[in-house]
Amino acid sequence: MTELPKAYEPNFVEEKWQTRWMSEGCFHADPQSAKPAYSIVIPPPNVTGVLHMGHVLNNTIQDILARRARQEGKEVLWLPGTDHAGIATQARVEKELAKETPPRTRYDVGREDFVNMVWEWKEKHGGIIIKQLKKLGCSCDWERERFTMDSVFAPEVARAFTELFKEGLIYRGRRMVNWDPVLRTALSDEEVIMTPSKSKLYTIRYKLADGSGQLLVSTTRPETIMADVAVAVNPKDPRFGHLIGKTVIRPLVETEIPIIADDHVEIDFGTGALKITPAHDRTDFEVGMKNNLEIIDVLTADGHINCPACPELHGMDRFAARDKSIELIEAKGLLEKVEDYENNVGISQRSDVPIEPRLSMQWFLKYPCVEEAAAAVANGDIVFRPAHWAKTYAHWLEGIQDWCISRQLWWGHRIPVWYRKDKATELQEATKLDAEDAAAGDIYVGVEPPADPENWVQDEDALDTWFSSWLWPFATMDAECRAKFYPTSDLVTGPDIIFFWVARMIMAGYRFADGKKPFSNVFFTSIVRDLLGRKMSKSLGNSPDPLDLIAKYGADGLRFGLMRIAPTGTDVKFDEKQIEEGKNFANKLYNAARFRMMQGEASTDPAPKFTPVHIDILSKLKELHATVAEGLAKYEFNTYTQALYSFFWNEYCSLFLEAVKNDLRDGDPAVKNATLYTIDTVLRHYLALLSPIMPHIAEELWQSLGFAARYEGKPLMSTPLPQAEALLAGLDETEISKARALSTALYETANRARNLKAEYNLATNKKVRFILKPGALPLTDDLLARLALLAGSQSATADAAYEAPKGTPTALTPFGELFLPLDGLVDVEAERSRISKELEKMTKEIAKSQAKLGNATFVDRAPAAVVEQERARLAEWESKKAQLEAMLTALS
RNA sequence: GCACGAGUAGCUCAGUGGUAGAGCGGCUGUCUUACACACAGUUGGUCAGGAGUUCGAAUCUCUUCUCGUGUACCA
Repeated sequence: MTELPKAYEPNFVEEKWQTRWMSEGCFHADPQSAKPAYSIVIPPPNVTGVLHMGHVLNNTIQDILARRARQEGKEVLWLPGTDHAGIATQARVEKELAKETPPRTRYDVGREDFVNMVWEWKEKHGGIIIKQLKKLGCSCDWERERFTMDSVFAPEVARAFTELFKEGLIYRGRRMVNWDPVLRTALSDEEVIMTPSKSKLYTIRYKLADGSGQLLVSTTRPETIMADVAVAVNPKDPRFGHLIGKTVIRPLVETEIPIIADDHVEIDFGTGALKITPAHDRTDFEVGMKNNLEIIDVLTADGHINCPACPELHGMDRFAARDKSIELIEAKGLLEKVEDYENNVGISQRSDVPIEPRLSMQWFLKYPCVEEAAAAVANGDIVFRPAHWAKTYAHWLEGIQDWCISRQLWWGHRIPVWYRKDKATELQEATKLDAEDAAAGDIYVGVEPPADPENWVQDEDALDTWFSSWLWPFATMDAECRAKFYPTSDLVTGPDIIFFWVARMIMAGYRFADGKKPFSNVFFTSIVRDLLGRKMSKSLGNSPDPLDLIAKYGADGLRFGLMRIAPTGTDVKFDEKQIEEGKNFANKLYNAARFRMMQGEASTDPAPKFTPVHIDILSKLKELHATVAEGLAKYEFNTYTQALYSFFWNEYCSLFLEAVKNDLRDGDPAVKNATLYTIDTVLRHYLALLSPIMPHIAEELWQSLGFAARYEGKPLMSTPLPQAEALLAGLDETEISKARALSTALYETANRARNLKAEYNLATNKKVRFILKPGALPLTDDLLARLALLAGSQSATADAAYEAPKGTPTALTPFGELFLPLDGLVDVEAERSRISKELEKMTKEIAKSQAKLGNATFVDRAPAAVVEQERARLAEWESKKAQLEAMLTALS
């Protein structure tokens, strides 16, 4: 037997198998296959992205599902790819431009050249994450890798736009949108994060034009006062009724503006008077429309003041202008007071700066198939796990607003709309454009550009990235593939994109893919946080690099460690210690296999001589099959992982292997054969069950233990799961439960024996002699020999007539009284006190149990089985108590 | 404000009506010929607080507190 290193080195092994699997086409999905289909589409990471812990969690789960499905005989498609991520990718290249000397912007480069530069960047640096997913061991069909802007996908996006436009669901209009002044683009509501912020509430005096007094008005945004067009009060407010219809003087760029009445104003809030600035506030805009007020815009697209009438502020940054405007007002003696104030400010998810409500021309979508999408989840046609996300989903759909789908970006799908050249300016300024205008022939909408391009001008805007992502489950598949693998089976993603992506995919599925839902199950993963409960982020520097973790602990170790702590339904706090445990577990597996390899050829004995411990572990293995199947069927990945861990480490290594080691050295060859057979069976089944979560080490050990030969030499990952039914097929239930009871008793007795040694400060490896005075359970030589081995003793013997010297350490075991003779070292007092202590505990338990059984209501109402269990427990304790009392008497 | 999660050992988490668990950590021993990335033993909990339902509650109900997430907003 060749000498193997003592510790498992994952890196070489993992790379070797990743290469082999791919070269043998193990991940490839065959749409022609007769097997039942199982499919997942990957949530496409940004093409600029690098692997983070969230990806690891998410993709490990998908890989477990995919690999298990293959073992269950399904034809599996796990479709990978990346997202063009409009803003992120464009920003990435703009950053490169800014670093040049002299620095350039995309405007310096021009649209066409800039877009080419982004493509170049994508080809060169994009898709790092794909390589990283491969290092994690993901079994995606890499031959089918897609990109949301590739030549197959792009026409699908334009087609979706065109259809929705023709249906009248897409329109262009001048509306209040969320404007990002740094990126200079509109954003959807979902891209704005409402954040509580500390700010100031300024109360300002607006003088009545007739000189009869003043009106106090509070605001957090004094820099927009120049855009005020009215002051509103509630019509029911008795304080101000007489003022309605009068005018006040606007404090900056002094002009008379009217005092109007509007229900929107809360009587109890602030001063009860509200300045109306339609250009810079959503609700003010509505009030303005209702009252037919002028709209004065005093901000530029990049958030600077645009108000030549107020030269002190003109051209200033919006935040600097805030302070300056207050200075100006104070100088005029119009500042009443300044208070600290906390309000919610909308922050751009992308650029992290406060957004501006801004009136601008944008494209909007009225969502299709909203009702079908809501119903599908409500009636269980699409199952959400954990189920409570269904409520969040339903709530969002109820209050759904039209989606602003245009972005003032260059990188992305350009809006497939062309304007007639001679009317282009006029058309682009129209307050509303929709299907009717297309019918009139003024605009052209289509997948292909118009036939006479020289007569047309294309819309400048690009589409929101999510407008392509929502087509992902079907636009990634060709017709053949779709016929076999659509609808997909499972979707695994984070709950943070439930609206951005999941909900929209469901609507798109019903609308565009023959009215079929895009997937049957959605599994929402936890969000990975650091130990302080904070989200992992680059700025906090609390996000470990998964590649470092793979280098340190192996991909298998990382996968296993993370899955072991990932709860279902809540966030997971990441602790590197857990990953180390994953590595330790891999090492344990490796060494257990190495131990087997040192034992020579497998057994060919047709009738191996099983002893109770053999039957016990095989029966537990059968149970493990069931636990694993159930855990995975319910998507309880931590149950699955935990079951694998405790079976192998505790049941197989710590108990079974330790109990059978001697069989392999000498003794009955038939028993040796039984042991080899059992070890091989356990390892063979176990590696198959483990393979989905720790594929590399499972495959490596499968090969080195020679199991592949049994299955036409195929890799483990392409081998069907061994059948649990074959285990212990020749034995009946009574024999099995008898063997299990004896084994449990054996292991418990061994524990007692080790306890005795430890209590007398005897080192684990100190050879001692145990004597058992047999009790109820039958003691065989086989069990005695195993007991001796487990307890680390020279011998364990049965002696019914044994007379222990007074003070000999003893313990009660399922097999009877166990003695540890310490020749010459007896201490009567120590023994008395030990036994008394145990007796005391027993008496307490008995009292508790008697009280319970003495309670008539308990006996009447509790289920019979529970009462019976309690009675049995009491009987056992009482018998133990009697024995302990006898032991105590013998000591005196 | 509303909705949804979570609060169990020093840490990370299991446990959904029937004697409070695991791993790690701590402490003691041990390099016992698969594994010191290990083995053996041991320590450690008013199950966030309170009330209720029940023969019986970590588990069900109500309530309070703390943390997280989503969502709506009044300047």
